[in-house]
Amino acid sequence: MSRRTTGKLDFPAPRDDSTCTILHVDMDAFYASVELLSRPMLRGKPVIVGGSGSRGVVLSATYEAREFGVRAAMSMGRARRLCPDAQVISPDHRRYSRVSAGVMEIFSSITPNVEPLSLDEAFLDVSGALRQYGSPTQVAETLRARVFDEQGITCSVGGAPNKFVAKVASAHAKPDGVLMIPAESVLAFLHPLPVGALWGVGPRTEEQLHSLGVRTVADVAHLPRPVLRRALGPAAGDHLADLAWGRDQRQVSTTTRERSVGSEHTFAGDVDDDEVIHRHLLKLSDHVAARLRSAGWVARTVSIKVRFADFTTLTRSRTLPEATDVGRDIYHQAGALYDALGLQRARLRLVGVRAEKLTPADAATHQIALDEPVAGWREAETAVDQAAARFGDGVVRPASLLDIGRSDDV
DNA sequence: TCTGGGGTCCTTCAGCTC
DNA sequence: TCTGGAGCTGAAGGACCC
Repeated sequence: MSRRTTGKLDFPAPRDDSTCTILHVDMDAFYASVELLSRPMLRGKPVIVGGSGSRGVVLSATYEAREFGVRAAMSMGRARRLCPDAQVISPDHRRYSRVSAGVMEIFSSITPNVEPLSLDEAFLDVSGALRQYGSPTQVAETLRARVFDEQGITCSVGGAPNKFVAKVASAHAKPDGVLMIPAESVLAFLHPLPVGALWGVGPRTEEQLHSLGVRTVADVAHLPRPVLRRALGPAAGDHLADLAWGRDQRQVSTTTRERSVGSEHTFAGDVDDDEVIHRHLLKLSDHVAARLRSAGWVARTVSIKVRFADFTTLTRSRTLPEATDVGRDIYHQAGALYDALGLQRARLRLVGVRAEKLTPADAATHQIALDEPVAGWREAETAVDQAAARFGDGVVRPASLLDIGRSDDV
């Protein structure tokens, strides 16, 4: 495997990288790379990791598959058409979590200032690690070598004075490379890039900016700020203007707090049966509640999401008088919110349940009702958690969900 | 082209209180 | 007592990210 020590040839390695103390590390084709660890015979071949169902999407693809135009988030049907010879593998999230934990441990051994963004990427503030490891480039090479030696996968590293530029740099270092953008080179690096390179510019905003004649980051930088604020709103306008000048004040944060926990399900075929939908709401509510209990949170707001066959989406939410981590409570609200929609056998492709306004369970107050049983749903569900931890998920479930494994539509 | 599942953040609007 | 405006909060929806 080739190990490049500099970034793209069109942006040469800097002589002085001392200002590049923020690193963004991104695993190369992470899920696919992990799958190849146990399937070495597939190395060098197009491999797609993604859902096998009729409505699945691509989670990750090897660079050989990407040469055919396969991209993450593309529908599996389209990916198969573009690359009919690709090997398709169903995702194994537990395995990815294990490898990810090993990678994050390597990062933490180099600096305590690690901010994981997802399973396969993280920001590192290495300003305190330079004395031991040398320059930021040397830190980057040390961690890349260790990830490869200890986990068997490659990663790319971007280094810069701030998070945004480091992230853009790592994308340009891919695959298996390093790109450092010191402070004096930030504008020369950013300004020729298309507006879509800016954090927060997706397809909609890109279209909006194009309509203003704005195509590159330099165009954004030179657009009067009031124009940008009017077009995109004050928050997004200011945000983009700052990024376009390479300004990003966000620190690498080792403590990120979750704001919501949710679960959703896309049916294999559209569903118009209220009973089936209610059973899914119950299953999703139980799943969300189990995750709340496992993380030690309780939630005050329950929201549901309903997506129709034509892809239009509704959300409804309700705030409870008291926070909960009990599946029955969440389902009670989710079911009521769904019923209140008054859908007359509308065809749905997705339902989801989300718990919001989280607070630590041990800090939550609980008003005991006069008629409250000594041992209620919470105790029953905690017992289910313990059984699941010992014998596996789904070993105990509501009678109404007993046939859940046999059919997608419950 | 035909769109998963997990999230966050922002904007808009309505209702409420002062 | 009525009314308009400011400020706050909750709900809903949209856009975005990985």
